[in-house]
Amino acid sequence: MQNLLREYKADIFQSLAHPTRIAILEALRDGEMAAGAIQEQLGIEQANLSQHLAILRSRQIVAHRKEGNQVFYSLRNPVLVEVLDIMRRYFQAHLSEARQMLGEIAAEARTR
Amino acid sequence: MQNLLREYKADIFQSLAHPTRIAILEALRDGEMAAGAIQEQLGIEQANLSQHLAILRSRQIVAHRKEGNQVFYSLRNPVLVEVLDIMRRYFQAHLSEARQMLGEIAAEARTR
DNA sequence: TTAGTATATTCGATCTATCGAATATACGCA
DNA sequence: TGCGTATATTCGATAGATCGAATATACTAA
Repeated sequence: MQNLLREYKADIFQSLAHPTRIAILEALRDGEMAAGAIQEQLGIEQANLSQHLAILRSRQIVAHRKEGNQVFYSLRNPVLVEVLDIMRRYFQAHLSEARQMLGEIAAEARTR
Repeated sequence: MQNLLREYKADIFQSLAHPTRIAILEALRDGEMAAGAIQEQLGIEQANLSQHLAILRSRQIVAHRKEGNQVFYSLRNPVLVEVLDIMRRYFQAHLSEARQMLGEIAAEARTR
C-alpha cells in the first residue's frame, strides 16, 4: 500500500513536470477558461495543448464541462496552486542555486 | 523569465516524479542517512539507488557529506517535506478518485 | 601495497514522453 | 443536410527516463 501511495504521488508530480502544464495551472488559478483561450494565452499548437489537457484530465487535476462548442477547464483542487506558490518560495530561498540550474537548462536548450 | 521559472519548477517536479525518489525523501525527513542505510530500507539495487541520488543531488534537493567510507545524505530544504504533506492531504481529499487511479496503476502493473 | 567495503559512473536495452501533422468527433447554424 | 468552428485522438519520429550488469573510484585497515 505504501508503495501504491508513492506511485500515486509520483504520478501527480509527473503530471506537473512540464512547463506547459504548469502554465496551464497558472492560467486556471483565477477561474475556468475555455481550451481556446488557454491556447491563445500560451501560444502553442492546438493538438499539443489538447494532449497536455488530456494528461491533466486523466490524473483528475482539472475538471471540464462542455458548453456548446467549447470546453471549459478548471482546477479541481486549489491545493495544487498552493504547491506552486510554495515552489516559488522554494525557488527564492535557493535563488543562487536556482540561477545556476536555470543557466544549465538554458545552456542545454541552446545546444539542441 | 516566466518561462524559465516554469522550467525550473517542472524540473523540481520531475525529480519528485518517481516512487523511489519519494521514498528517499520520506526516509530523509527525520534526518540524514548513509546511502547504504537508505538502500537497505528501500530494498533496491545499489546502482539504482545511486542513480536516483545523483538526480536528487543534481537538482540540489539533497545535500551530501562524506565521512570516511560512507556518504550521508540529507534534505536541503524541509519545504519539500511540506509539499509531500500537502500531497497527502490532497490524496485524502480525492480518496475515491485516488483509489480508482491506484486501481488503474495496479492493473497496468499486472498486465506488464 | 593489497584486500575489502561503500558509493558512483558507464553502458546498452527497454520503456515512456513529447511534438507536429493528419484526421476524427461534436456541436451550432444556415 | 452540409459547412464551419472547437476540441480530441491517432500516428510516427525523436528525445528522455529507468533498469541491471559491469566497472570505476575512494576510503580503511591490515
